[in-house]
Amino acid sequence: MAQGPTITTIAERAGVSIASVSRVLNGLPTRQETVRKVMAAAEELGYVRNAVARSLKSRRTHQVAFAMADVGNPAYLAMLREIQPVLKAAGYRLVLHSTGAVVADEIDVLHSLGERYVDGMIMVPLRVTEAHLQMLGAARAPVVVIGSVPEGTPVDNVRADSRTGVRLAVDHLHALGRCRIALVNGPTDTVPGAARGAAYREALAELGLPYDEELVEIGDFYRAEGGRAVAALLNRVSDVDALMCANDLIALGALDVLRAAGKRVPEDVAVVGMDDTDLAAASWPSLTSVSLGSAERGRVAAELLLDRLQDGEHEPRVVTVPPRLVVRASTTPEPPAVRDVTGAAGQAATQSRSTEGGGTS
Amino acid sequence: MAQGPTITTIAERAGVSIASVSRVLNGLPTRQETVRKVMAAAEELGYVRNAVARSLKSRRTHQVAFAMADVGNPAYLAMLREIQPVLKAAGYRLVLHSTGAVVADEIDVLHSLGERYVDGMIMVPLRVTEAHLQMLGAARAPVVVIGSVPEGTPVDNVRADSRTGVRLAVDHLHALGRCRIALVNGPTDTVPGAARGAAYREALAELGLPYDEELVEIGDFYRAEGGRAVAALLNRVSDVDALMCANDLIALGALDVLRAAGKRVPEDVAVVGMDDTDLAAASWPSLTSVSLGSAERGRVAAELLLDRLQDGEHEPRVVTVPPRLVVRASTTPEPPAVRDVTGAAGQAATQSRSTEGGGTS
DNA sequence: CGAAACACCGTAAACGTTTACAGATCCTTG
DNA sequence: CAAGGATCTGTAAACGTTTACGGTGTTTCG
Repeated sequence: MAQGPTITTIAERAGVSIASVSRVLNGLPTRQETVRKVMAAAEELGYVRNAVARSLKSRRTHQVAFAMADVGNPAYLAMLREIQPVLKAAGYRLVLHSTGAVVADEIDVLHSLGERYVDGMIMVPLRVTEAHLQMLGAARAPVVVIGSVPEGTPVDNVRADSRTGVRLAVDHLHALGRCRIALVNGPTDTVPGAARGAAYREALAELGLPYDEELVEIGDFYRAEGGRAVAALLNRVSDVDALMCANDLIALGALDVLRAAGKRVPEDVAVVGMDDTDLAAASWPSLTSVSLGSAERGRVAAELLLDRLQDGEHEPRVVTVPPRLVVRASTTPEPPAVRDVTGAAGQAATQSRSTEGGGTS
Repeated sequence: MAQGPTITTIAERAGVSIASVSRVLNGLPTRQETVRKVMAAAEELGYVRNAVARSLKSRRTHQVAFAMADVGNPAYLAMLREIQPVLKAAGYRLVLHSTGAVVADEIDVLHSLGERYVDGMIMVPLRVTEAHLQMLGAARAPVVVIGSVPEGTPVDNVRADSRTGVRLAVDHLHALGRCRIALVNGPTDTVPGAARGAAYREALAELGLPYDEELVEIGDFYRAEGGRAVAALLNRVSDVDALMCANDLIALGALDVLRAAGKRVPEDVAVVGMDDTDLAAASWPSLTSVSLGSAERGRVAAELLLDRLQDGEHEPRVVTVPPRLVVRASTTPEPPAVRDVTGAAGQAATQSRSTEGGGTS
């Protein structure tokens, strides 16, 4: 790996100055003869621009960071899959930060913006602390936050609407004649947990159903925990006829336990998940799930950031992405898509459209 | 976003030269008094090192690229999830390239190595063409390839062993008494498709089973396609008692169709998938699947690259990661893990251990 | 007390670009 | 043919660091 050629090398070989080389490479007006010489030299030497030197001078790295807790989380993955092509099309590289569940790491990442190795950042905070807001205020580069941030925070903001999402699900269950609708939630000190708990209460109230503490069980956002929570719930109350689960993994755990307990889904108990991940379509019975529009939030965030990188100084924007209820077999015995195999398969394929290539050998 | 402070700003404020500032910031021996002044000034100004300038001078970007066709593919995702923490721990950032199914894009990415915005790269090529080999030979930075590359190619190489993987599965099915074992494959002009087709043939031969063309169906690596292929297969031959599917999505499609046809799984037909993705544990019945060790291949690749970045000039290494058969309900009626709900849930949670947080609100 | 040894620090060059400015070359025109 | 303008090109500075080198001031020792 010998020292690669630089514009100086080219300049010498072409017998011109480095300024001319630079001009040719950037397509600035130059005499044909010079262009030819420079191009020839560059070609022969296999010259490639040094991105680092470029960035230093131009103060643009053409890199954007995406920071979230864990790429393995289907919701974040869905965002990533939309963000990536949008950025790529605009000529930006994507730097990935998987911060883990540690809030301090998120702050670190925000701080590292000062190193100027990226032009901007899209972040999905686990929770929004005072420290976050402070760093966001002082950020050295534009940040777009996915997840709600208080009014007045000087960043673009893309929000989900889990309130409406939960209402859609509860309304759906109620319309199917269910009245003992339980909530299986994750920890209420997380942003999604809190939002979903509150939304559940509101949705019941709007329908005139009583809020029964017995019907709320709190576990964690995992399958095993979800299962345990549901088991506890079933032990306590016997007449549950629907489960609103705070995410798809919890719902899968619920299916496990219901099956073991001999309850039929959806005849005895209807189940709704949340996030509409690939798992929802894969499970059996397939899972009715509330999509909070992760993919779309990702796309919107990327677009907001690009806008900001281009023009810079407009007011912070807030976009809320509406939720969508995807009805499958776990709430209605014969969802249209499941009767026709082709249709069902077609739908599933669309959902995981680019889950392609069978791995590698 | 005012112009941030530089070492020059600090130097002025602390009343020393930029050389001293640099020395202090890099922990080189300096008088206590100077250290104090510089640190104080840096603190007050909220100074953060400029990574670009650093990289230019030091010729190290502390960035590594990971390039594959699509992050949405569970196999690649599994790699990514292992690569990320390894690199992070070593102080490297991760630049993600999702090239899509276009081979030319992979070549582009290799070419862009010359821009020197990363110190090295991990790549999972869709297929390995002449152009790939040529670029790999001339690469301006170390590359680790996941997927087989011919002997003599000057890069570190991490391989799966789908041959052994298929054999594990076929042996398992045969041991369960199945003799009409069909193969549902993806396109045979892809690397994995070809390897799996050949491996299937070999495995049958080793067991003394006849190779029956009727039992091989070729579709694509998607769920819908898998379903269609299996439907065609069932139409043609009636006595199939086991399906070896070339990936998990195909296997899910198979489950759809078998259910619709009124066949019981595994009593009438046993089904095996490949890649052991999250979907395998989520489906019902849960899917026996051959893990080709994507996660481990990712980890190994990252480690090989780090080694190479540190010492540089040793011989290219080749590591082959062994496959593993994960037995679940789709081949044996009562797999141990499924009878005990807690156990089943626990296992699933382990598989998707950090599929956490319920999304965001 | 002078010189040698040492510790610390500042000057300046370098990394590979882009670009303002001024100088050189060419063409046009009176 | 001289002058003027229009083009093109080269010199040099800048981006924000790191680091080799030499200079200063202090200490130590003969």
